[in-house]
Amino acid sequence: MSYINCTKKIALVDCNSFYVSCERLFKPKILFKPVVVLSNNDGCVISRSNEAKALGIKMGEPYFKVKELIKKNKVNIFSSNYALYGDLSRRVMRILKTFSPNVEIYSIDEAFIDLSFLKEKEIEDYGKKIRERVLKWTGIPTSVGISSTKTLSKVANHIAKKEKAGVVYLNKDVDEKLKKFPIRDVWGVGKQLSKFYIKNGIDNAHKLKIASNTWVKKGTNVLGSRTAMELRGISCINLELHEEKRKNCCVSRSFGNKVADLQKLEEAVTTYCLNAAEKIRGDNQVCKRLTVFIRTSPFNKNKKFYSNTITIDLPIATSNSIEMVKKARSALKKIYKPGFFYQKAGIILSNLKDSETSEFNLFSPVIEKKSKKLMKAIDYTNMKYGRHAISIANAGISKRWKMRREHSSGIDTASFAYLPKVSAS
DNA sequence: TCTGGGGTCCTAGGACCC
DNA sequence: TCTGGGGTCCTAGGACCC
Repeated sequence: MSYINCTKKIALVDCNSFYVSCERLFKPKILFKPVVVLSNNDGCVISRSNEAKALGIKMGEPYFKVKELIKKNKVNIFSSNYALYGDLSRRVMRILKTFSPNVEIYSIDEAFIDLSFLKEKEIEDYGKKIRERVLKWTGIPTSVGISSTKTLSKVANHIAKKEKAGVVYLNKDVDEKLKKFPIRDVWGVGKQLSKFYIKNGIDNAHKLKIASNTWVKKGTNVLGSRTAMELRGISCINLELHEEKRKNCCVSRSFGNKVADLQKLEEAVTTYCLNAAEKIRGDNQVCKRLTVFIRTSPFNKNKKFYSNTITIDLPIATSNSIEMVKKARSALKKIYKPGFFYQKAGIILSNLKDSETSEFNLFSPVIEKKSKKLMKAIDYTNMKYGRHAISIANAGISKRWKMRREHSSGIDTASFAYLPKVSAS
């Protein structure tokens, strides 16, 4: 088989410091200032502007550890606002789809685009056009990496970001570039794999490229060898062009303050369960299995750690909030232990199926029909009048356990007043 | 005092079957 | 005393991603 005549061209478009860029849209004053966005509960730093990176603030670092540094350097802080980021993400993706019929939305801030239809000499300019259009129409800056496989386009994108080059087309001097590319930064090589590779003398991407395939496969797994193949320019990871429905649905949160009593945990688990049920109904799915988990903080060495999880198989696949909440609460009671200060709880719905194809409820078809109507009404009302306009009493009213968000910009792109102005010229 | 959340895939090992 | 062998399916846990 020849790979020469069917060389693919794949672009990876990645938004620069995406969450920070989203917040900046509404506060142009902070455009060249250091900015960070914090995770839920204002726990960790999850997005940094270049200026913040230059200060030495690391990705994923706990906020309290860099609080002083942030204060001293007047870094702008935001609590994360996923409604806003999701909305802007959809706008960016819509624009990317104007450049190729084959786009894989890989995450909230990046997409792979098949550009194989382009001629060699057109590629760099096309990449530039993509950046320009996204920036002009949304205000979000991006980096574009282009190469013959997904893994190589990831490398190209990485280089584009690092060199602030905008667009990098990786098609020549590939080996030289790979020699300078740390193994840890290769897509698919995480903490454990890079440890293993470095132990065996493979500390950059090029060394993995020239390693024996049987050795790689033996020492890792099929994914490891796929990565090595892709570095050689042999495409093994296809673009996923059709959005698959999710197979699991998890809703979990850390608490703003530690929670000790069962009732508050019940409120939290009920709320998460309602959210999760709404999510799968939105995808026309039902679940057959439900997992509840609770845990204390793994970081507090002075207090005893407790973590437990319980999984329940439902007799009939369902998306009925009320049924699910009942199960979740009785499950929680089985794993709850008094005397601990819980830091996090969550719910996982699994064995998800399309509601149409799922088995018919033989025992109570009438009730099932009725409950579907009820759920629809609830979802509609909540959509129209705001989340949890209708809830159930068990979810609690005061919600003192809920998370901290002290630095929220409060921007909601669903409200018209906040829409960014863009020039159409 | 304070450490995110939501996914996917792979593998080893157990249960079960003939 | 000697205690098969091969297959499938499922699950928990680990590794990875953003």
